[in-house]
Amino acid sequence: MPLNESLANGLESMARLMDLLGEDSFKSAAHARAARVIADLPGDVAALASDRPSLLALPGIGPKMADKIIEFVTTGRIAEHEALLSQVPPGLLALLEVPGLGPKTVRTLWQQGGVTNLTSLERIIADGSILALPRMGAKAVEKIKANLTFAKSAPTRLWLGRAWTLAETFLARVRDLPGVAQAQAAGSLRRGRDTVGDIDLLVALRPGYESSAHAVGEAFRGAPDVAEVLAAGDTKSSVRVALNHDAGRWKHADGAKAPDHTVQVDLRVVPVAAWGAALLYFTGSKAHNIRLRERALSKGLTLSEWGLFPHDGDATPPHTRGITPVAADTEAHVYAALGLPWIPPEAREDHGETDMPGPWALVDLADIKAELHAHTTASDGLLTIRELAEEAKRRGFHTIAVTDHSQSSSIANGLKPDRLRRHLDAVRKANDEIDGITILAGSEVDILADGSLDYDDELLARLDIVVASPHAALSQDSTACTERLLRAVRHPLVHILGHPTGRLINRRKGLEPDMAALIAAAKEHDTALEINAHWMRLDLRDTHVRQAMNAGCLIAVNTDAHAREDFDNLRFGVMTARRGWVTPDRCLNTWPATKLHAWLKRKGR
DNA sequence: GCCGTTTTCGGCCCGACTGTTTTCAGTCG
Repeated sequence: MPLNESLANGLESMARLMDLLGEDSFKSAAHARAARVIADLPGDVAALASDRPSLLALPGIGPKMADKIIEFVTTGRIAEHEALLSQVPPGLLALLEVPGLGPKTVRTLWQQGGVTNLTSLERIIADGSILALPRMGAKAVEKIKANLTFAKSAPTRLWLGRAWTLAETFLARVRDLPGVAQAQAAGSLRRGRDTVGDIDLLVALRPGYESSAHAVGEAFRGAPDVAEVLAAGDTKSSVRVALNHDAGRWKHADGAKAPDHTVQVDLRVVPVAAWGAALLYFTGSKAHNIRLRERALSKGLTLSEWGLFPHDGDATPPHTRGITPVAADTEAHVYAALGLPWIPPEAREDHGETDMPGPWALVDLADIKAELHAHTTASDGLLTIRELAEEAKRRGFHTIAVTDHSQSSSIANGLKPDRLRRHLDAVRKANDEIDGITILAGSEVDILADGSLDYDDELLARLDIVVASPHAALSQDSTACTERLLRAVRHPLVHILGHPTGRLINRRKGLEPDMAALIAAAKEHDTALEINAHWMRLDLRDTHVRQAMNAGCLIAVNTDAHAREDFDNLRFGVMTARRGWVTPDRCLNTWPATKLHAWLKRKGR
């Protein structure tokens, strides 16, 4: 496990243990916040820990937290963490994963009911002794029982691409109903996180159509594949959906049947006058919302999902007292009233975005005019060269790169040198015959385990574009894979490092190279780093993209298209780019044809 | 435990919902 991750887990565990022990909740929250900061850190915490002031410059990291971080980096442990662990039964933390069980309840179960793990919880439910505990009635116990079984089943988060499709089917059912002014996904789906825990949908009703809320809720709950209705109010509905497992292209890759997904979908219905405040609130992140609310208070205002209101000290919520909001109808108005530019959803993670002056100009889906990584029937794609080019043209691209697999990828029908030579001729011929788009002759060349490339330099030099990617030996240790990828990044004929870690989300971890070293080399050798847009990959991941942007690297957002519909995945790659604050000038795929082609020619020549 | 362009001490986001209670504690997002 990478250092950042294990440290973040440790701090998070400390926070949970403090909750269970009933310690100061603000102290616990401070540890939880520090855990999040470390987990999202673009870069290695070990490098920061060697310089205490840079650690203290991080938000939420003060002198005491800095000492704990330094202790962990230098000794691999935090003494205080171990002291906390010794006071709590080891099985108790698992109880916090059960929906509906929070720290207070678990503490009561432990100290007054003798519960130390999931098994002993089940025992006191079975023998009825749980009912003697405070605030434990029949209904509460039924709820715990139901959630226990749910908590034990698959807790994996859903892929962004699958969540997107599911959200669209729900939105389509309600979008055109009478009175619906807006219908949109919020939450981590809108923020473009690589996986989502649940799906949040938001609908706004026009004035006079308040009674439509009922019909909206019914249409929502009547969607296909709804396995269970959890809540059925007029302003809030909640369902669980059973999804068949579908891993796209990797469907049968490991032969094993992966568990089906159960995902919760929540719908909220709000008046259109509060659309902006509600969308802002339900999009999150929670940390971003807290930041905005603190900012509101400092300006004598108070922010909720109902709007931004004057803060008059009255404990009754302002929207229930007929107070007119300062801003509520659009997100932009709320941000403006807080003295901020509109912040793109993908950047709302409390990673310093509220300190940016704006306006924000991140790369946008509409900016993408070139696809630099695509496969044809020559290797494992489904489209011919001509079909691929026509599809790219139809999507408004000025350039498409044909980059079929190289010889070592035999499972993907990789091309031996002689086949590649003939393929290059075919691509060049198609380029001459088809107007309105440039078809580049390239290859997705395997980076072999030792870092050498799968074709010799003489052949590589004949290509218009070289995307070098790791496909095999993906469980190499960190030192070996860093050397391996560095060799590829430094190679003068490589333009783009394709899906740098080879991870498959929810499926395999992939390589864990020294990202800082890789990024520095990419910058030095003018090699672009790919964000592979397939929702199974999203590789580079968001935090590494941000790190690469900070270092001044070039980014390529590629679909790795094998079929026509794969071009639709571009939005997920772009969202990942935006999460890394990528601007169009640093993204190859947005460049005008002349600039892009000149850059490709310049390399290695 | 962190933090400060009114504060280096005394704060620390907001509201809905649920189930337990007779006025509210706990959880969730």
